[in-house]
Amino acid sequence: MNTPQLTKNQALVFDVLEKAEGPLSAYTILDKLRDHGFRAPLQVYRALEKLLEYGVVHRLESINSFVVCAHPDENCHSHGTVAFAICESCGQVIEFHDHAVDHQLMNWMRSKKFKAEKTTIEIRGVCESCAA
Amino acid sequence: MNTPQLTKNQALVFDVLEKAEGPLSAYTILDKLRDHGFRAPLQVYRALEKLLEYGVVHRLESINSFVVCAHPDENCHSHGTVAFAICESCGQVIEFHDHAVDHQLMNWMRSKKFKAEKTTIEIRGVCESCAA
DNA sequence: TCGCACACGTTATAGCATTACGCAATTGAT
DNA sequence: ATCAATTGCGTAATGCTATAACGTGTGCGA
Repeated sequence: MNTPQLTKNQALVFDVLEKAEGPLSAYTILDKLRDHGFRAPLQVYRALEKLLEYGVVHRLESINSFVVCAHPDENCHSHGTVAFAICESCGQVIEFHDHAVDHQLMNWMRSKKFKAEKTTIEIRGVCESCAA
Repeated sequence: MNTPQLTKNQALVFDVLEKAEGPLSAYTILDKLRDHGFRAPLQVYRALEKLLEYGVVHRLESINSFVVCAHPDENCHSHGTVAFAICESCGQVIEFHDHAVDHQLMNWMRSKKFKAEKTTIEIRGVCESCAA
């Protein structure tokens, strides 16, 4: 999926996420954009929907939040499954791709004839600097 | 974690989940238990909290639902990470444990010195019978 | 210029989860 | 036996997350 020119709202939402230290909820994004004329959740959700589609933003299912893709240039959709380590202390997210994990899950799916649409891998815990 | 005797509410919630074909949301459980005197979401959430703690129920983060553990007898907490394949067509959930995936994720965490508290692996897609 | 696709704005509503308060039952140490 | 601590329970209120349903404006190809 190529990333087309972002619309005004999409760009605003993307900017907020990009400048954030960590993942943000849709409503947090909304609050940060009130000064820019945002008034309703749907404005955020619609932008997020597209940004997710373009692969420039990821959704963290386990914390109902959104984060920019860690790969500014390339297309994340072509990297296989994305995995996240989420620090419950500082909120930082580490995005990573593990081909071996992908491969293993693929094997399982092949053996069960299960067709994956979307795979979620999220590790919640404590990052190195917070553990110290 | 040993599973102590369930309280009345815990047993009711567990029974509902056990008899269900697939995962249920907390509010669906609530509706199914109104005849048994349940009136408020908290009654369900409190029971679920304990059932999750005992490891006899799992939470599916990506669909905000709950499902009984596929291993009636043994303690699921000792199997390493639990993974789920969720069919978006029929709603059925396949629970599985893949040691190689676990191992691989463990390696990643060791390399990053990340301490995991809870790991979520959920594959949403279409199961074999629904794909036919 | 008509029709279509798309982004946008607004209101309302649906769905998921927790906070706060108080009471009752249980346990367990003294 | 008694008191204190813990745990479960009931209720009301609230907050957070997400979508439905409506209408408007704009750009663009047939």
